[in-house]
Amino acid sequence: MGKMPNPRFLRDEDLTQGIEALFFGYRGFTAGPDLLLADRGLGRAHHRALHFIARDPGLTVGKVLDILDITKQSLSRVLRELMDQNLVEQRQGEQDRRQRHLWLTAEGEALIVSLRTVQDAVVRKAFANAGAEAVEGFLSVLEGLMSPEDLAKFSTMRK
Amino acid sequence: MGKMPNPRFLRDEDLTQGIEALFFGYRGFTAGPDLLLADRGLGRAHHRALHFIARDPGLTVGKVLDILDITKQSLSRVLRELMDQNLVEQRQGEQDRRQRHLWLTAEGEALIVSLRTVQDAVVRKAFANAGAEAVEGFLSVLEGLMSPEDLAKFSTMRK
DNA sequence: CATTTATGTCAATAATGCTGACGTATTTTG
DNA sequence: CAAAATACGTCAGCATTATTGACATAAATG
Repeated sequence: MGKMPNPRFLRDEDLTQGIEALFFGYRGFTAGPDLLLADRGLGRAHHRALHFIARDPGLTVGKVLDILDITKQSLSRVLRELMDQNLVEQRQGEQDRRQRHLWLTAEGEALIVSLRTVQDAVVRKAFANAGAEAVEGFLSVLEGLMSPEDLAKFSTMRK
Repeated sequence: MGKMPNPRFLRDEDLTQGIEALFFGYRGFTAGPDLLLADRGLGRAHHRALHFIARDPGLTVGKVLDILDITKQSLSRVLRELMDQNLVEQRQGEQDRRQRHLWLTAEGEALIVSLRTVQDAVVRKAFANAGAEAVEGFLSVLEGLMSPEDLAKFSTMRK
């Protein structure tokens, strides 16, 4: 298994290769869900909101704003569309009644499951073919690409 | 360095982690160039076109369409803006005079150099911190995420 | 000469984001 | 308790990037 690492490392070509791999890889990663979403007139922004609501049910609007790092006007439109389609619902906070907690409806759960099924298939295949060690490398490089703020968010989520 | 791979592999949490790492990592990867581009009223689409023209000077419009996989109407607008800003120029094909070959102007070269400087710094740091072996894993996972068509394009470019 | 290819363009539309301004309900603070 | 801060929503306008469909031109090909 003794993989021979690149003899000369961090050459311009290595960086170019990394940049292009990210471009093409990210495209492959989003292609499947995009098709499913388009059927309902939704896009990637809706997918992201659904993902984070599914992963941490009951999180507040402010929390989603922090994670997605978009303006509240943008998120507001996305949430309204999700609520209009009965995929997401809001509940007023009990402790702090200014807050709005977000939950998936049964329909929203069903949609995120089908999105995950499509996306998981792609990621699972890529992970399985590359192997556990490669996945470790994949993750550590991506962590290095993140802004400090996003790395903090990402790390916190794993707990 | 005998890294202990994950004992249970390909669990749902592993996939979730991969999905979120890509989301945050890709954002960190594009943030720097986006700022530079915004100064000139350009966006990520212009960056992508500049990148592939810089990497293979003289390539045709059709080739760029194939790589970026967008409609010619979209590319047409992007190229027009780049030409209006004197960053790219077209030359009619000598062999096949229907073709338009794309080249960076001196100004375009200067812009792509500064974009690369910003982006390379991020990628170089991530690669250096993660190590050569991690980079191999990073690339192999991304290749697994690509569609077969994109993987073919990606592989061809390395030759 | 008819067809295909490479490219460009016009018009309309959609998804995603932005800034600025304003409003309301609620909590916190001095 | 009054003032300030916070959490959220919304209206209006605009920009970027993408789409589809239709049509046009020049050049190569069979």
